[in-house]
Amino acid sequence: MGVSDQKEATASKEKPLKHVLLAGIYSQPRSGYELTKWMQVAGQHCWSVEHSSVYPALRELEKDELIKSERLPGTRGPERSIYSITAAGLEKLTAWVANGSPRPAIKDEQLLRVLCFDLLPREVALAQIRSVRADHQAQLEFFLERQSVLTEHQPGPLLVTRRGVLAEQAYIAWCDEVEEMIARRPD
Amino acid sequence: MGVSDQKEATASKEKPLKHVLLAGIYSQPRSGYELTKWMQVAGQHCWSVEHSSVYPALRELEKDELIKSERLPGTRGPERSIYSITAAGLEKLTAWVANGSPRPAIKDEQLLRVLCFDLLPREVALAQIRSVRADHQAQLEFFLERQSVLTEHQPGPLLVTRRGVLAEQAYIAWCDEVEEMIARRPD
DNA sequence: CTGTGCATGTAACATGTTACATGATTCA
DNA sequence: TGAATCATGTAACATGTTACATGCACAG
Repeated sequence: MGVSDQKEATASKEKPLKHVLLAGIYSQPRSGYELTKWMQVAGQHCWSVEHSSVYPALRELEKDELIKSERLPGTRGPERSIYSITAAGLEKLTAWVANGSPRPAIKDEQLLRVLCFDLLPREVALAQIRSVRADHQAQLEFFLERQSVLTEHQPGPLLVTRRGVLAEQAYIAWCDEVEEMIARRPD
Repeated sequence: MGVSDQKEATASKEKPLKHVLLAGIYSQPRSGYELTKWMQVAGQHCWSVEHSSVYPALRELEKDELIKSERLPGTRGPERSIYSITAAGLEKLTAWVANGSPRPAIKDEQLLRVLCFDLLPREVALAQIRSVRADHQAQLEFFLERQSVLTEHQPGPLLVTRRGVLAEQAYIAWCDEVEEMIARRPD
């Protein structure tokens, strides 16, 4: 009993990245390269790391037999390892999914800049917030395009995309409020 | 030429935390303890670190003469150092505020869980998303309360709080979409 | 007189980035 | 033939967390 108990006790505090990778592999077998792209594009608003963190994590997951790999020649490019989830991995992923998450961590420097906007001439502040707005507008359009090709048959990807849409719309609405308030302020 | 050029070249890539602290001190002179609280409460959706990162950063800022400290007896509690921003610090902060920010980094495990919700029995998934919604509802109420005591005379804090309100409302709206879609799905 | 909040600090550890390194394939 | 993309990997570094450590002051 002792051994397996210990394993289950430590299971919950495992690195989030490993679970993210498990989720990515579960949703579709992928290579390390593809997983990196997936995180940076589709999962942009979920979790994203550089490839240098991905490959070691994959090797650990494989060592623990939560995933298995298959060498395949690249369609265009060199050979790569395609990972797929094992029964043990699926079990672990399910247990993780069943747990609640802490509130998402946010690191948004732009908010701090807005907090200090009275340091800037009005025109500079206005230009900045408009540029930020444009950036989020572009991101919104990306999510809207993804949304349009998804159906309720893929509820997971659809809901993740919906989150992107709603989040970007909220950010844009906030930018508009910021712009309005700056415009009203005496210079 | 060489020396000051180098200093200005490296200036832009300084640690974000230092700028966050400068912003916090600029908005109001504070102690390390108060800055930590400020980040975790008011700045919850901006930038937040533990106190163990704050004190060393403050000492570096003081060493660079961007802030200065004053020892004061605590109103109730031990003596503390109250930091205020210097002219050099204000200059640096202004330069930072004038720059644009990269898009905010988000680490939201919950999205990945929803991506894999088909692994869970419907009731478990429903319970989870409702609990997440309640958490964000509570956070929304916190921001709404802050908003109600702020006026346009403090545009900075007001806009930061507005961001909190809009962000939480968007998250709650998303939770509702998730709940709806799960409820519709065959079990 | 004990717990809670105020207040500061250090050290070991975890996690992730940047930069360095390599090499294949495809397209212009 | 040179740039772009695919594909994987390592090592040094940056940043932040957890845990450990200390001590005052006030309330119950």
